[in-house]
Amino acid sequence: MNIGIASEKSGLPSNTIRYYEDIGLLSPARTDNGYRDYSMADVHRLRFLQRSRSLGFSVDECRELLSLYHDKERESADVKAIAQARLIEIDRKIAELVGLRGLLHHLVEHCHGDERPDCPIIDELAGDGMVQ
Amino acid sequence: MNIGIASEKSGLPSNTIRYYEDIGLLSPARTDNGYRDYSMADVHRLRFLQRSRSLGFSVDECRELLSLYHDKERESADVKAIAQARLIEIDRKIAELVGLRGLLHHLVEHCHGDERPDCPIIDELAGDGMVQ
DNA sequence: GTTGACCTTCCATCAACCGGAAGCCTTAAC
DNA sequence: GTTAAGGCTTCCGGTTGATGGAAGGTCAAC
Repeated sequence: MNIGIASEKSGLPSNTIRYYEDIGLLSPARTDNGYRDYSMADVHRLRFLQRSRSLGFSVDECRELLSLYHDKERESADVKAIAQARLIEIDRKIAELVGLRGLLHHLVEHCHGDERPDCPIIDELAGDGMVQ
Repeated sequence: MNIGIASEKSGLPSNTIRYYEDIGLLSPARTDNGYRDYSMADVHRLRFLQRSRSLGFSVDECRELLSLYHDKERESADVKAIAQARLIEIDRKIAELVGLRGLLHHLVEHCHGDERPDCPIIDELAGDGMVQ
């Protein structure tokens, strides 16, 4: 099938699919006219990629997960390790954002937000604020 | 003062300071030998940028905040609007990550993580998992 | 005079694509 | 028969916010 159909079936834009081929994540057949020709296995692979990416795995992690997926000798511990690393990363990011949110919320709360120039947010950014 | 000192005083790497100049966020004087020559006002500006960036404002938002900072006629409402937009964005991002975390945590919990190939994480990515 | 630290500009690279240009292929309508 | 539309191809530049390196100029110390 052509790339447009593979795009529909996988939920990935054509450009992204070509990009994934570029970086070696799949290599579909070609028809006589030079068009990429996707099999159901290719589409399955693309959906695997789409799901992995949407869970926030990096492209390199996806590459690794794909190879584990096709490795019948794999140990589930290897897969779990990748997922756990991702989980730790997510927790770190959440903690960072929650901290930021606290600071910013505090500033926003204390800014009257009217036509006067006086503003604690700007004061904070300028270094003579109340936070710390 | 030279860029190295400005870097120390602002907490920004020299390369980043040059980059900020490139994109028009500041324009320090030059000495006869062509070296950048930073005033205390420049350093203040750099610290403003460092603080804004560390609160997660984009470079363009920083540009806007800087111009509001120097605008004595500014309305605090304008500053507040930028900060609130950033806050909404942070909340959106946190919600997204918390959702992801839930999914991933669920999968990790159900993976025994030993030497056997059987793995619900891979099953999920392959499309025959338990989530949904 | 030479070593070493610092400075300059310019360029390449990173992630993970996105969008556009120029051109070929196929099909259907007129 | 041709022409228009839509889909496909490759290639290239842009995005964000820097970061690191090469090649070379400057300056102070020894």
